[in-house]
Amino acid sequence: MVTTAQTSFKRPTRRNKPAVNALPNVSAVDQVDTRYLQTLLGYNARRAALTIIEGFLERMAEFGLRPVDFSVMSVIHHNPGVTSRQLCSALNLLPPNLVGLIQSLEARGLIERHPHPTDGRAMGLHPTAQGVNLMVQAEQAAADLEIERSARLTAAQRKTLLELLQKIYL
Amino acid sequence: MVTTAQTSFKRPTRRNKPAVNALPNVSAVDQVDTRYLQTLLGYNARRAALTIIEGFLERMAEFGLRPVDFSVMSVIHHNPGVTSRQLCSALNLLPPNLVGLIQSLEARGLIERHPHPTDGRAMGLHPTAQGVNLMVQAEQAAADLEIERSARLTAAQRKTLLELLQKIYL
DNA sequence: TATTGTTATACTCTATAACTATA
DNA sequence: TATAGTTATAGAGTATAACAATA
Repeated sequence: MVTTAQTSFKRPTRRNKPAVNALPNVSAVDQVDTRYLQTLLGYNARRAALTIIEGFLERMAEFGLRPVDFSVMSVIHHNPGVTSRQLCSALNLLPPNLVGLIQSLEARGLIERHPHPTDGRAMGLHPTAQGVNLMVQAEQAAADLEIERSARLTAAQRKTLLELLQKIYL
Repeated sequence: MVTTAQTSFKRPTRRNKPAVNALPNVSAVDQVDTRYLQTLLGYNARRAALTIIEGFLERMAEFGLRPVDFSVMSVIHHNPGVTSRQLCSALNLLPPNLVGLIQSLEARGLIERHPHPTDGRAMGLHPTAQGVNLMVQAEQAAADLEIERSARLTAAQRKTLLELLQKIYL
């Protein structure tokens, strides 16, 4: 017989597949080469975003704000009276996923919903004094985190990075 | 009492809070201002990543590869014999979430699992000829997509963007 | 004792269809 | 008829704990 001592795992018949990859079954990898993936914008943008958000989660825990909460509160903070629909468009969220979030922020006393002045279907979202106070602190913390996170970038590089990223999604 | 006629919605007692935001209940927003969020790396990186991945999903559907499948197959393609543990470290994945993915790729005949030459606990992951063929096509499609997606960037800008993103997460 | 791969499972996030009230 | 907000729900993605086999 051709085959020799085998484990319970299927071992490829090395002699019958000499073509492309010689010895595919015994090679090992000491250091993983990810250089190809590093040439792709999507891979790098995703890895960078997840790294930044990881730190953001920790820092914003004291304010009880996830990234999406922070984004929504920030837009309401800077756009009092904005509607849910406008929030969805601006932040690329889906309406059903915003409902519970808004209810939660309202229950925490961070925002209030008032009838829209001209559209009876819509509700204007307004930050409360407590919400404004929270966001002033949270946005300061976010600014501090930005500086830490981009410690390996110069101010000019950081500005360039923001501009280039916006060219991608705006 | 201080409070006056109220609707069923809690209306702020305007007379008692003349301080910061006058008339918070009747203002409307015509255009949403997201300039503050646009100063944050995390926000921009996440928005850019999601935009790129959206196009990636469509383009890779013909190969049956989600982004994570593509990443895993690409690393196996360029690192035959890599282990699951190495994949997790390189791509920041969790072992339990890789199991089903690997099984799926193996069931599709794109990879084969062979005993590791030196570590009896580990399994070396190798691309099959079919897997190599698929990834040659998929990586070409990804390269094409890169060019389209970065149409608004010069080649130098694209290179700069990759380098700056890697400074964030590497 | 530590690590690889695995199972089970829970939790979060995201997406779709359908309904109401109003424009 | 179209839109804003909502409900219910399904699906995908991500997380932790615990186990067997091996280092």
